[in-house]
Amino acid sequence: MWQEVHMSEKIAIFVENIVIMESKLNLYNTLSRRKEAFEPINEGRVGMYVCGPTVYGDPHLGHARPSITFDLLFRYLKASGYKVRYVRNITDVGHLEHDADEGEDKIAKKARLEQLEPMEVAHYYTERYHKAMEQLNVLTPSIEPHASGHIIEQIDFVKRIFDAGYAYESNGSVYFDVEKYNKDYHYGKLSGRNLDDIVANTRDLDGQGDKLHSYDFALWKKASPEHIMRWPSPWSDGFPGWHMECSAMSCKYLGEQFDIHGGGMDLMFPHHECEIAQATAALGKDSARYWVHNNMITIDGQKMGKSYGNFITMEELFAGTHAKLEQAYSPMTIRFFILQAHYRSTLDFSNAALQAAEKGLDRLMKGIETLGKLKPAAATSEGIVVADLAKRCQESMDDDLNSPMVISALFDYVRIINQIAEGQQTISEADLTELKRIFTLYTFDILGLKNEKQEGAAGGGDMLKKVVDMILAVRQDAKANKDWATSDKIRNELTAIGIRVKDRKDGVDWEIE
RNA sequence: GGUGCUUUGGCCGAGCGGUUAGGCACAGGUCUGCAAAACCUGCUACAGCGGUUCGAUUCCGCUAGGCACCUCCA
Repeated sequence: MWQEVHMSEKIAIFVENIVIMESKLNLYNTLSRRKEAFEPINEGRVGMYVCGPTVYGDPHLGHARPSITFDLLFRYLKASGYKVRYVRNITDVGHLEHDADEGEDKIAKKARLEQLEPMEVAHYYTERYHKAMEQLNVLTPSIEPHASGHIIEQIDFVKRIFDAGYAYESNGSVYFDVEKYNKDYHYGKLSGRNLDDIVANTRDLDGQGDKLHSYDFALWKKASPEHIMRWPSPWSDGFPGWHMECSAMSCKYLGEQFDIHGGGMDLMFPHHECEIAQATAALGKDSARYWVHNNMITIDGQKMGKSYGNFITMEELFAGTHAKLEQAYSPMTIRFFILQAHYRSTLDFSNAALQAAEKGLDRLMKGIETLGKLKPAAATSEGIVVADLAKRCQESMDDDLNSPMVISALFDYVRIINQIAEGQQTISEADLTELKRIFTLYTFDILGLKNEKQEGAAGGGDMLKKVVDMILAVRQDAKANKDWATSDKIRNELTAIGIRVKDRKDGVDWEIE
């Protein structure tokens, strides 16, 4: 019953016991644009900050990529024996519609339209996001701070930048002085830009208003009279600039310097660039050592986005209700689909690709079910090198989280498992135990997959199992009497209600479709 | 226009200076009362043109196509 360990027990197991290896993790660092050996600042501990969602709309397919990518990293670090503090924020304040003064806080705007309190809207969508994450089997971060709960810290952070001389006040708002900063440091080091390029290519927008330069960004914004979400500050009643929360909250919970900062590639500029500038201006040093960015999910080759009108929400995905969807796709199908591609590659959504992922995942889960039923039949294994699987999986994960390669290795061993089940190979007891351990570790603990069908069947209760077994016993009798008509009738009717019957040499097996 | 990425077999999608990714689909076979499942076998690709090299899909250059960011965005 090794597959049926409850999640809480599993976490305890792999945190305490399954320290799988000495990790030789290499991570691609956007700062250096190369893979670097990962070494934490404090031995045995990792601090990781990932930009979370803005909770003004339903979670969509795009949210799945970073949450699963960094869930994979979180899980792998833990499995490697690190104590990880994973901070993922909830942005419930501060993002502007435009970079212009007239920009309206998105959450406030939506609230007005729906006649709700801003916090009511934020809370509603936060719950929706959490539900989607749970369905995708994404672990809860260690801390999930809300921007609205850290206004004091953000004001304090602005003060530090101000005191360091890299900010200026203008008409109640505070802006970051990019030009001054760039004289002492390099604004653009993460995204590979120089200020000259930025100057040459920044359009002057209308309503630039109080800023000295178009490329300066807001640290604190004075609220217009109709603005609902507002807090007092030394400069004005207003709200923090939209890069500020990540700087302030990562600093608060992970310290002035921490190990990993993650997020989507689209946040690289300007968001992460500005974060680096803010932290460096305030603290005089880089905040995060490894900047990790996941690539985008595209639809028909184009990025998903509100402005493109092609985004698919999680709910639509799981229910199959979007016009682009030929069918519903389960959360694990989505997760598997995402893990089958490397996190730094773009991944193009299509029904054909999702359907292939669904079948592939099914094959993997069936293989694991078969593994659970295998019996050791020999003192030695014939040509099965279980250690080779562990090595391949670990080396793949160490190589910048190459989950596709891990899955590929697992599939190779699914074939071997099936061959053993067919009596074409034998496996020793020790190897079988080890094989189960590795499959559990990588499939469930690290890749974070679940056997949805098995869990669904378990939900049906023992009653279902007993009834089906009873009916199939009747069918076995019919078969023994060569009463094929009765036998086929039972099978067909079970198939019609979604139960697939599989005759085997030594009996009968069944599963819920 | 600036910056960066990318182009792999019917489809998705890894990878690498010379040895099989994997999945899906497809074809043939084994097994089976039939079917399903499973297994076996087949399908060998790296946009084009040059260059470096004993040898390039893998490195370099050019050409063509695609994408992302530069504006809220995962």
